[in-house]
Order: sequence, then structure tokens, then C-alpha cells
Amino acid sequence: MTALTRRERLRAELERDAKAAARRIAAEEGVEGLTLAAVARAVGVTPPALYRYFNGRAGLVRAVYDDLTSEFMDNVAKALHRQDPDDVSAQLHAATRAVLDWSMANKVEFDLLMGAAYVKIADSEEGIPKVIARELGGFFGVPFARLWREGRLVIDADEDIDPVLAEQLRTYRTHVGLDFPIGVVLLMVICWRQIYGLLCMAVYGHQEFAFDDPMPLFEHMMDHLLGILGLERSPNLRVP
Amino acid sequence: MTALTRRERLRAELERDAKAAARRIAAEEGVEGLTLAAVARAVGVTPPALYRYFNGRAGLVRAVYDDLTSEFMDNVAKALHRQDPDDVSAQLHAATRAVLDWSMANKVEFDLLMGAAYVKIADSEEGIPKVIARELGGFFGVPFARLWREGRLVIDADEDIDPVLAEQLRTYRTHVGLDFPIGVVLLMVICWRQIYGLLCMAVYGHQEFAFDDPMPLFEHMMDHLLGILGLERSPNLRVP
DNA sequence: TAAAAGAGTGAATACCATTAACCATGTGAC
DNA sequence: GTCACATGGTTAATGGTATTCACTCTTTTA
Repeated sequence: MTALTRRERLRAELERDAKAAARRIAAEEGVEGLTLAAVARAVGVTPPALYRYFNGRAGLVRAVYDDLTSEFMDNVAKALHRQDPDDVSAQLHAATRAVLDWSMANKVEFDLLMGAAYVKIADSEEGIPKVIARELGGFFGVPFARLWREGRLVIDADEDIDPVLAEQLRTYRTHVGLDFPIGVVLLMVICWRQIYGLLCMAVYGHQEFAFDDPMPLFEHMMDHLLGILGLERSPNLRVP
Repeated sequence: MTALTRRERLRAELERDAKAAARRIAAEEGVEGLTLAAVARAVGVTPPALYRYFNGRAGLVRAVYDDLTSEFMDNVAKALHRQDPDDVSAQLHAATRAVLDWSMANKVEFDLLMGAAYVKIADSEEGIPKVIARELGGFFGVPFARLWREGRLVIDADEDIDPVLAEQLRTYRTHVGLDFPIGVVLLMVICWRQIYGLLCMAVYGHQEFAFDDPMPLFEHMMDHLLGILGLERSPNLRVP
């Protein structure tokens, strides 16, 4: 079965433990509190030992980042697949809500994946990490493509879009691997702008003094966004 | 004239220099690279000397934060007052654009004022800093109040707003010191959500691979937002 | 003019990352 | 089974950071 040698097994275990500890420490202390020394203490080795597993502190953060990407995307995908396969409204609603729920429950992780901390990783020598924006774009592209095929979307004609913006939308479309008109891409970006704004507001808490709970604003926004897409709030939304 | 003693003058000078150095270092190295030691080197003293001026590193960051708040608000106010006093469209457009321009030109500073780094300041023992969201809300409240008085706005009636959301909007209204219906407040929040989303997207660069220049999306958004408010893009917009 | 207040220094402590030299042990070839 | 080698850990050293404390020098002021 497991053709793993003792060494390989121990290595895999320590790597798993170290990443788990790193994730926990980051969540508790913030990314800046995620230190090699703390992780080393948590797993019972000396700090230099971790250099056999990660490329220094930057590599550790990068490893956490990679894990988070899968966790996040899995989460969103699960929320979507919990819905009726023909209920696009429920799919979009649930997936978007999953993004918000995960982000609120994992604020530090959000900062790493989709916020300010990302910039610092991208700048490091660890190479440009998988860009979540791309994956998420491709993910949400599926229901948008369906809506487009079904002729539900009211979009701008190519020639009505500012040429510079049109070029950017085409670049986006290529990178994310979509194949519908840039008017649809524009619609996606318009939706994402609002979702992302709400996310950052909620996670970074700049208006926490009034909007302590983001759900009312979220639901209000979803009604609006679904409306833009010619949809109505689904009566069959399934939330965990 | 200057009833300042020699000591007071020297102190004021060093404090000014230290904050200027801190601002420069933060912009170049990021907030995490803003160290007491670096500032001490820049102004030619030893690190402990700075404890006579700031409450440790947290106090230094806080001092920079406070300076940035004024700089930012001045900037936005100037952009607004450059416009025709009766051209609300131009005022809103220019003020919003000033927010974007400043943020793009001062990404680290944006992170401190309106992004993730703020959270860490707010959490520190330095006390809750002036909340920029409040000041900005009060600022943009003026043109909104005018539009409301002029009867241009199409808003939801109080009873059509979800009760929980309505309560949050009332709290926001109170804290920011506005006096129009919560439907107008909701309109402000809807606009801000989009603006803030665009800002974070542009500053944190998650979609930089396609939207390297945020201006086309910004102008597209402004047309939309002005439309929501029953306005048109002003032909007399004055940008610096 | 002498006491008090203020502003800086140097030393000490305690974190942190990172590298280098070194040692123990598991692995695999023979 | 034995032995060379790769692997994964150690300690020690370097250098960066914040922070506190004791001390000195200087300016202010009573």
C-alpha cells in the first residue's frame, strides 16, 4: 500500500503539522506574527530544522497560502454544488455567500488570499503564487456562460465599451479562459467589484461601528446583483 | 513671536523629521519595514531616543496614521472645492477620483488608512484612531444632502428596507452626523461599496494581470454611480 | 546660581531570521 | 549484514529588531 519509507512518513507528518501550526498561529497572531520560531516551538524542533521543509519564512507563508487556496476554492465549489444544478440563481447566491462566510470566519486568511498580504507574497522571491482572482474568475465564469447562452443577460455591445477598457476585458477573458463577449466579462467585473468591496469592508471592519453584521448588506446586494443578471432570489437556496 | 524655547524648537524639528522619515520609509519598504531603528538612523539618533517622542513602534505608526488622515482628507476636499460650487456631479466625480489617485500614488498609506493595516493599529493599545470611514462619510454626506433636498434621489422608503439593515443605517447616520432618510444613507453605502471595491482591487492588484490601469474601470463606474444619483457626467470637471 | 526637568546615550534583555558546521540515523547497494 | 551516502536534525554564530533602565549632559526655571 503505502510505499512510504519511515523517513518519508515522518517527513510528511512534520510538514503537515508545521503547516497546521502555521495556519493556527497566523489566524491567532496575524500574518506578521507567523514566525519560524513559533512554528518550530509548536512542532518541537529548532527553527533551522524548518529550512529542510520550507524556503525560510517566505516559503512557509507561501505554503500556507497554497493550502488556503485549495481550501477556499473547495469551500466555494461545495456551496455551489449543494444547489439544484438548474438553479443558477441559487448557485451564484450560495457561492458568493460562501466567499463571505469563509472570509469572515478567516479574516487573516482572507488578507493573505485576497487582501493586502498577498502583495507581499507576490513580491517575494517565492515566485508569483497562483492568483486566486483567476481561479475565482474561471469558477464564476461557468454560471455566467450559462446565463449568456440562455440569452438572459443584457450586455453592452463591444463597440459601446471604451476601447481601453475593452482591451483590458479581453486580456482578462484570455487569462481566465472564458469565451463569451466582453460585455459579459464587464458584467462579471461589475458584480465582483461590489462583492469585493463588501468583503473588504466586512473583513477590515472600517464601518464596523455601524455594520457589525455584514449579512443584511450582503443580502441586499445579492438581490441587486441577481437583478442585474435577470434573475430572482431563489426560493430553494440551500445553506449549510 | 515664537515663544518657543530652544528645546521646544529642537523637539518640534526632530519630531517633524522623524515623522517625515517614517512616512518615506513606510512608502518604500511597506508598513512592516517601518522600524524604529531605521527612523533613528535617518534622523541621526539612537533608537531609544525615539521613545521620548513616540510610544514605541506602535506609537510611531499611529503618528504616521494621524498625519495621513489629514493629508488624505485635505486632498479630497481640495479636489471637491476646485469644482463649480453648483456642479454636484463634478464635485462627486472629482472627490472620488481624488480618493483613487491618492490611493494609487500612496498604496502603503492607503493600506494604513483604509485597508488591512488599519486593523492592527485599531487593535493596539494606542487607542482607536480617528476613523477615516466616519470623516469620509460625513464629507460625502454634504453633496448627498443637497441632492436629497433638491429631490433628485430615488430612494427606498424606510418600511421597504430590511429592519436589521435599517437599524444599521440609522446607527451609521448617527455616528457620521447626517440627517436625511436612511434610504439616502443606503444609497451612499451602495456607492461606497463599489468605490471601495475598485480601490482595493486597484491598490492590492489582484487583477493587475488584466486591469493594470484602473482609470477605464473607474470612469465606467462613475458614469454608473452618477446615473444612480440622477446625475450626468459633468462637462466641466476640473482635474489637477 | 542651583535644583529640576528634559533629551539623549550605552548597556542589557529578549525576540527574530538565516547560515554554516556538524552529528546521528535511515536507506539502499553490494 | 555492512558500509557509503543522503537526509534531517542539532548547536553556534551573525546580525537585525524592540524595549527598558541607568546614567549623563544640557536646558530651563525658580
